[in-house]
Amino acid sequence: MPELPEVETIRHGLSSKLINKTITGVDVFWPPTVGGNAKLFSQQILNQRIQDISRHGKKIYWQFPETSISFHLRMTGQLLFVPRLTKPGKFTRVIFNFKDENENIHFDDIRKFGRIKIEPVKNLSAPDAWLASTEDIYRVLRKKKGMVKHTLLNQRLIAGLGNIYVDEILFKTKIHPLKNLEKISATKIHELIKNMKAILKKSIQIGGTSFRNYVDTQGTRGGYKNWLHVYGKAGARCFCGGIIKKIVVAQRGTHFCPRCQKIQKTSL
DNA sequence: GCAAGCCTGACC
DNA sequence: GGTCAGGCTTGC
Repeated sequence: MPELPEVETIRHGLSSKLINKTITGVDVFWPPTVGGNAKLFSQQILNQRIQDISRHGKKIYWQFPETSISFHLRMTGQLLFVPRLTKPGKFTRVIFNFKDENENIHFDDIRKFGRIKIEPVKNLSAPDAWLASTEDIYRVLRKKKGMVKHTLLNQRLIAGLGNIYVDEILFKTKIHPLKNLEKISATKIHELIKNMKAILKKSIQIGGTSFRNYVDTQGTRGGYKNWLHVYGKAGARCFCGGIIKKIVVAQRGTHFCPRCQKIQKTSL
């Protein structure tokens, strides 16, 4: 499940080869991926030169002189460099060809949730969890009420975090996922943001988390799975001796240590 | 504000 | 063979 560090890893992989390359072919094998109209989509980006490749939250943008497209990988999307004559795989939804480039890009997506669309790069949307300043993120968190996990997952408030990193950030900060933001002190929120930045940094450095089928543009898995403390670890023992528990919060599996992450301060 | 729907592979 | 995984949108 690509979240910010995985998407950033992919963005970096694409940038290293595709800046200033011109799209010479687009093959769509599953039209819903590009909004339903394969011909229209292809026409709009054919012969366009990629000026820049950027990321906001979990989206990647290819910027052309006149327009831009966004990629959202959702659950199982992959952007892969493959040799030019490689045939589409069972899950290949779109193939891009480039001028003076001996590799194509395959957009593979097992579950067909991923989307590619013509849209401008958004500047006014939520602060990106990695690129935004601590102050900007603090401002968002301070004025929200309700469950902290719910807020951290809301892409319209803070962009880029998903289920894995939210669970890890809350564990590191020792905050219960159901805790109401109103009841978290300013100091603690700052600590949360510090941990958010540190966890994202570490994960970006080692290529993200491959929990199920995430791979980068070269098909390589990320190393952060070895650094997870609670995600996917229900029943395992925490450093403190407690047992990692799994509950459902905001319709998502939520992992935490009941001993480290308490809702209320206790004197016990 | 919660549930369903989109999807299919992995797992029990 | 049934259930689960979940980012995001849509609908009740």
